[in-house]
Amino acid sequence: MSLAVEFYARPVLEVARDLIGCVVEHRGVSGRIVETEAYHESEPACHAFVGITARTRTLFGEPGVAYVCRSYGIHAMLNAVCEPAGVGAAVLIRALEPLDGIEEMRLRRGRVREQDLCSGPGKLTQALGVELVENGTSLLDGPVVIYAAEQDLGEPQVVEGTRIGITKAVELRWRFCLAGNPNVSRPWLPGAGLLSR
DNA sequence: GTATGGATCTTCT
DNA sequence: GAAGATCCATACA
Repeated sequence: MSLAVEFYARPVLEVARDLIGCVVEHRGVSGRIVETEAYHESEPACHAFVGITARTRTLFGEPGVAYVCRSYGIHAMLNAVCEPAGVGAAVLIRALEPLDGIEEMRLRRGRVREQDLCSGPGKLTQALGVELVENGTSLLDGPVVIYAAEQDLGEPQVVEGTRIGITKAVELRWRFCLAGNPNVSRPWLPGAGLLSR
């Protein structure tokens, strides 16, 4: 079952936390989400902070839509648009644990350890084959789909920490990852607290 | 194992 | 014209 619109039309921090353990799939290649970050128009690290532009239009649109943007000229990054339409907010998918299509991921990513196939926002889009053309497509029935966690993991331990690779609002602890999972882009920072959901 | 710089492109000023 | 939510190869210790 793909996640419903109502799942995304909630406060972005809740969605970011609840997406941990869910599954992203693109053309038969899939992985379990083990790391996310929340972005909201109210803080300057978010692209939506500047308001609605040609680039950020997707962020202010319907929830449950993919926002794909390019970073440092090379890498694509996959976000899930959240909160009701008109609010600029999204969850950045930062890392996956490979599930299906691992051979295809290897072809795209080259010779790396399995746990490094999707251990970063640019890496996972490359492994899944997600590109800028997927920007604005639905995560419910589009080329990129997010499914609810197949099994109830029984309150997986989610670790909270500060976001990575940004220069503004660095103090916000809006990053979430699965405790102890080797596929995360980086282990959580010292002082990060544990969350239970 | 850690540190550094280059690649490369969309968007906004 | 510059900045940016990154990754990787290469150079050292």
